[in-house]
Amino acid sequence: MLIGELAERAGTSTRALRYYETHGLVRPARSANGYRVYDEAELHVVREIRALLAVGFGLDDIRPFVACLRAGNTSGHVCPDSVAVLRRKLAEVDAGIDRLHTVRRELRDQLAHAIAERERTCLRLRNTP
Amino acid sequence: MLIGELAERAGTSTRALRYYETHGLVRPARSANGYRVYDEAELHVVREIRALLAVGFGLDDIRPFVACLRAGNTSGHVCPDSVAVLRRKLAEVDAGIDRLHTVRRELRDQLAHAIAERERTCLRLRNTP
DNA sequence: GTTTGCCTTGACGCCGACGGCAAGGTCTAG
DNA sequence: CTAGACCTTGCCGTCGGCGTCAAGGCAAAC
Repeated sequence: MLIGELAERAGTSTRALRYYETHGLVRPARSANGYRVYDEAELHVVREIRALLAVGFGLDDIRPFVACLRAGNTSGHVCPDSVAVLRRKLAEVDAGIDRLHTVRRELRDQLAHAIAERERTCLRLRNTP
Repeated sequence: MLIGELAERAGTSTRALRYYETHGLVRPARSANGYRVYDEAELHVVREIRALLAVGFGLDDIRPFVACLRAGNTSGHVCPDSVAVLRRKLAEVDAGIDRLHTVRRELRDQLAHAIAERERTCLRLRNTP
């Protein structure tokens, strides 16, 4: 399988695949003419990468998952390093949710206050001769 | 008040203040020697900018608030444009919270599944003669 | 006079995951 | 033979809010 086919089957671009390669996540063989050649296993690897990226992982976070897959596991999640990353990310997401809730409260208050202020101003204008 | 003093009083850097200026958010006068000169009102403006940035606004989102302050209002939130931005941001934050909750569920499931899988493997290893 | 400490503009660096383009090699079909 | 559809490496651009020099001007203290 050449890079174009892999890109299409994995739902990404050739540019992205080369990028993953420069970051050590994908390791294609090379044919005689220098073309990158991928086997079916790489398809799973790339899909794993894409899925984790979509969830908000960075490439560095993803590396353990790829290593886990390469080690022969059906899932890239079952290795200790992967689990550690999952835990960390879960904590980060929790922190993010908390932060957004705080921001949300703040925005709600500011909005309510602003609207109340506007109505006060309107009343004043109406009551002014 | 020169730029250094304003930066310190507003809790930011001179670089940031010049940056805000290039983006039309702050408009200092100039003294004879070319130095930027700010009045007290600009301190409130810069504090408003900082507060909104901290909440996750972009400079473009902040512009209406600054205009509102300049229009003579005590708060930068009370003008229609500001309120519109507040509403939009609130919606964005809600969307962000939903997204993070989805991600959180996904991570929890993956983590639980991975740990269960590991324990199954351990049991198999123990039961294998 | 000179040191110190402000100030000025200008321009590059950063982070991350690529997009896009250039210049060229390779393979296949007509 | 040639067109066109692949592939290669390499390098700049993107987005945002600045940080960090660099090179120089202005002002007050010693």
